[in-house]
Amino acid sequence: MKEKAIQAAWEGPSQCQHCGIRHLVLFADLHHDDFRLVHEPIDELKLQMGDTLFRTGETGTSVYTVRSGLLKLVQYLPNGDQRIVRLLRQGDLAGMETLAGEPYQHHAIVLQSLSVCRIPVAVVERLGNATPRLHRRLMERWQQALGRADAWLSELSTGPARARVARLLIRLSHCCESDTFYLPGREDMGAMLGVTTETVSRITAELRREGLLRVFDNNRAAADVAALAVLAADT
Amino acid sequence: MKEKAIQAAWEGPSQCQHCGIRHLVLFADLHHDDFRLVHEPIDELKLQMGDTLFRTGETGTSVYTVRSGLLKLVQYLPNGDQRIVRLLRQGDLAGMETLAGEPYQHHAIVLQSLSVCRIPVAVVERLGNATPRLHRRLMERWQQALGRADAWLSELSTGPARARVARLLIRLSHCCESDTFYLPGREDMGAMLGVTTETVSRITAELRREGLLRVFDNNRAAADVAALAVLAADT
DNA sequence: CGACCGATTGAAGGTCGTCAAACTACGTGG
DNA sequence: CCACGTAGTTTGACGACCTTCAATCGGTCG
Repeated sequence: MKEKAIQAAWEGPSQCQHCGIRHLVLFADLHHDDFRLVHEPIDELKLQMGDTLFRTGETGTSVYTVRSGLLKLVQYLPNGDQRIVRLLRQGDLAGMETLAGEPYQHHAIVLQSLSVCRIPVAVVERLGNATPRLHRRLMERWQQALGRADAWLSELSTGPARARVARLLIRLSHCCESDTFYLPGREDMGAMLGVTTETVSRITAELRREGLLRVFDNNRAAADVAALAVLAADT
Repeated sequence: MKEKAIQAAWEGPSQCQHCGIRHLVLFADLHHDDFRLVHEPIDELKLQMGDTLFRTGETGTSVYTVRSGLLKLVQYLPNGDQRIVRLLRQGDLAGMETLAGEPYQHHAIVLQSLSVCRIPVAVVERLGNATPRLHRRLMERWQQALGRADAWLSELSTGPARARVARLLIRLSHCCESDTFYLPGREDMGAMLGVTTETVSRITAELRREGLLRVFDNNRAAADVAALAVLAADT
């Protein structure tokens, strides 16, 4: 359980069958027999804030299921600065592009200490050949990612900065079952919204003064979602 | 061959086997035997500018392969105005979400007179069960769509308006093999870039005066791509 | 304690959105 | 054939918003 440790799923297939979040993940509806086809080890990795899971252009052989924590997918522009195109949390799949035979299309960087299962592409392919159920799950995942990408564009990259920040905060607050949620650094928020750090800082500070947002020490915050929804509706 | 006519693929499977653009489409590497599994008719539809292929929220039973023409995928925001999240052209697949069992997530509206093949979901599923090759193609399609969505975000929704317009024009000019390319209406360009019609109009007019863009009558234009690339690099 | 990193705030200037008007192209009807 | 209405584009003026550059503040870590 130490930080940074890489722990193999020693018990092989059984590990996945008894996974605590299996209902959320790719293998949700596989049968007992299916797991016999998992020959390669499925390792569990733990990474901490700032670590990189994979980089743009790397050719991987694995896809990753997020067990806990938060991951940002970053794309770099020709001019050098970056844009965060998606956030991945529990149950999400990172690095799906390897399943399509492509190199990773983003940098995947840890925002909150992360626990992932590394699933070799070979396992997915073997299971996929055996059961159509996995393909169905995969399509759902892909569609989900696509839907989120589109929503990210239309919600977080459209309209005045205040509305964007409001929409981001609402989104973040819904991510977590707790009454507080993870509040990214201003620079990351800027990279998500397509605005500068200063603008984000000004707006969050403003919201705080207006009582719509309360910020705590460990990067966590609470928000008045109802009031933010009004701002979010602005153009 | 009349406009608006809906033509069935009377010859069934053979139609697809001898498709002129088969190397581009979903069925690219199916074998002769595979086509015996296509029981439902695959119709060819022709729509003209402004027509709607499907609408947000409709539950479809088909996916569409674009044979020719241009299609925009539009998402509406709570406040009412719209954002174009993708353009589909020859070889692209529209309405993939139905394969994942979801209703359509966008309005699909014709920009240039369109010819599509309507493929029932049942056909894809039956073929998919029979051959893993189709699943591979499908994953590639999905990944392609996802990659484009991300690029759309980071290229067309980031930086000053001049740079966005420049990037859009470069993109459009690469779409077509001809020396001229399709230039959308200013409102559509605005919806792609997340800026107002007026801003787009000002910038295109400006580029025209600077000689970087020449506009012809039938919504077509030619551009100085090299010069635009300089502008595109701006933040 | 001092260095450093991130957040915050200020001032100035540029970009872009808004409102409004003029212009063009096109199709309709007189 | 021309007048006219409509829809889309262009242009202008003005103001709000956002970026840029710079300084300050607060906290952490060496």
